[in-house]
Amino acid sequence: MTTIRDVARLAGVAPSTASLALNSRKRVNSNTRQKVLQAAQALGYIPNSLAKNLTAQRTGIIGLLMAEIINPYHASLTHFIQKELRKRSYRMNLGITEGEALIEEEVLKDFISQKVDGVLIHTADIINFNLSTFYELIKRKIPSVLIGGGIEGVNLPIVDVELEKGSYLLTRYLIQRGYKRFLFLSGLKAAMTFKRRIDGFQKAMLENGYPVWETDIVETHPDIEGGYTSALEIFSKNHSEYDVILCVNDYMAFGVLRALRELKIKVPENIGLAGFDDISFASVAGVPLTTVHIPIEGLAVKSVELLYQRILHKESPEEKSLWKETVDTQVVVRQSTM
Amino acid sequence: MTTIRDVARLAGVAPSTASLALNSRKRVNSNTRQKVLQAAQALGYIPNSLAKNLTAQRTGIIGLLMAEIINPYHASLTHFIQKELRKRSYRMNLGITEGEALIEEEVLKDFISQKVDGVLIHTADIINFNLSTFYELIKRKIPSVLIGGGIEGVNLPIVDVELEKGSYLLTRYLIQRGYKRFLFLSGLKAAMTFKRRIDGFQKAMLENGYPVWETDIVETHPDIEGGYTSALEIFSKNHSEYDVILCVNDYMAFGVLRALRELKIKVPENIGLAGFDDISFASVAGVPLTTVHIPIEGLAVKSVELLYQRILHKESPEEKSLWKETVDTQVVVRQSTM
DNA sequence: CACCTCTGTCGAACCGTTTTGACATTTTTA
DNA sequence: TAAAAATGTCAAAACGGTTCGACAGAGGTG
Repeated sequence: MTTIRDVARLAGVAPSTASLALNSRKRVNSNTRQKVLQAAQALGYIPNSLAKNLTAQRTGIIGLLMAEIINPYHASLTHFIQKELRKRSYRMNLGITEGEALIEEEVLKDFISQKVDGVLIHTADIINFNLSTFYELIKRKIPSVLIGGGIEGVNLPIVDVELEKGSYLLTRYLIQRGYKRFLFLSGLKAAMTFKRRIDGFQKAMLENGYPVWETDIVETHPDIEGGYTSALEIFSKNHSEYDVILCVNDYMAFGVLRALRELKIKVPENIGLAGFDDISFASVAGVPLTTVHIPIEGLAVKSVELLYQRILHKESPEEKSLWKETVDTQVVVRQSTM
Repeated sequence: MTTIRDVARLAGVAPSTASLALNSRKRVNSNTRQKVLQAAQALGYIPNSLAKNLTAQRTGIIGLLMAEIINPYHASLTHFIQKELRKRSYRMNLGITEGEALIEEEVLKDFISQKVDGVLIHTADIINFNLSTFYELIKRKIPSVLIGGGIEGVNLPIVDVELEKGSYLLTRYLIQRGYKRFLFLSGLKAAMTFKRRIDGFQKAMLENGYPVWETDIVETHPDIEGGYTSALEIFSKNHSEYDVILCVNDYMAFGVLRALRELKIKVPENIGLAGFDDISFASVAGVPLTTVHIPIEGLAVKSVELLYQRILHKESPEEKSLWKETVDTQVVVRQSTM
């Protein structure tokens, strides 16, 4: 539409001068600057970022790769990341991958092709994932940070969440609390984020001499629907002997809660229930949910900060010791296991 | 990094030929094409979208302006919109505005500057909003669609949600149900989306000879925290006489639910509670929530479809009758008002 | 007054792609 | 076999900005 040449023409100067006047405080007569600004105003000039970024070799955009967005944990994380990015005047380009490897690759390629200044990755991280696109990020020295979990074989800065530990501590608490028969409702076991939770769970169980049967760890969709249908199936049929359920995330726990209510199984009287993430709904649930708290805002802040540092020192690879941060998880005991 | 010139050089052809080989099925010797593709593969060539889009005059990106993302209603809507866009091979650029007018303007300007192919707007729409940026969209003929509510004075295609009607029907039901003293917990009254809910509420009240006092419509933050603190304040102090609470959205209702539980006020025995939106948590709440269902996926589908049509017929302004779609709301009665 | 140094402006080149029209070569047609 | 048509390749221009070096004129210095 209206380009900087139009502005220049109206102001009676050369395009290069107009550019100077609009962008830099460099030597340009204040009179001239006024004319240019007025012309720009009059024409409603909005510069073309594509052209601008093409020459500038920087876009001011950060790509955020999120496995999903419906789960409030992810929504919340996205929210805080956006907030932090805004503070540093970065814009966000969000790619939601639905945990699908193909989309994931596509999104990353897209980030590269769009010349984002940095990438934040909160992936579903299926094991045996095709890693080539990640290598592409490294090869091109695009500042990138993994959030909430590393990826085997990918050497990128990371802000990790202590998932195993959280799961371990939660399980230990539940054991101490006196529960005997555990059901662990998981998402895809091949997804690292769930596997780590399982690991913590198993470690605590074994340490305390509890058996872990293969059938006690059930794989289903890690959402309300998945929790609901699985719980319904398990607890209507076998008149199950479980006395506590661990859900791999809170979101799913809500579905379980519903199923149990429909089956007239009372929480916590008849059965205990615990989740993971401590989403905002956990504390306001009908039966407030025992869960593992993840400091989401802190995670967002650290991730953006780390990415920012990587962008600043793009060329000078600082010591790797600065490449890993960890945020702590914490068991929050509420009514659902009391 | 590696440009199409590098690819061309390696393949032993001109850049223009390389471009042809990579993008078009036009007349180019299959031998040559092979060479080019191999060269591209070998170099790990990823084209620069900035340059590409600059010449193509199209980006394949849709800007989505969302008032917020934490509320599951918004997260869910974002999810489905993303899904629909992907079907049509569009990418999404998400701007979250926190309901702040300044950010809203900034985000829209950014969309324009980045040359998005279209814009979807789910704004907070504060009354007396600065509309100039919206006019900018219209002036530049950027295909745009408003979602979930119009903006006074802005003439853009819209997929509307029948908020008044939903609120009206819900209120009528509650009146029939026998409730007498209504408390309406609202977000910012100046926000159109809430005002319309209030309107429906008041209409039903007046029609049935119920009084509506100014003090019965309380303005607070439309989130869990807001619902919690407001309810706590209102119901601990005055030993209130309200026998039903309407919340302007479900998200907030969860906070109210918590406050009531802490105050040992039982739902629905001592007081009724209703929300709006029918977020996925509503049906699985401790006390399943009576609410007004919004068909989110349908809303997303229609919005993207409408936008798509606008993009296709960018130049031929079809009859305005096609410019407005409406999705219906529906009262869902659950335990919280039984 | 001759010289130097700023100051302010401009034209040209560049960023990495696509597109267009010209051109050389090969194939088809009459 | 000459003319026409089709095929394949390329150089150059364009997209809309920014940056760089050149340069003219003003002001300052010895």
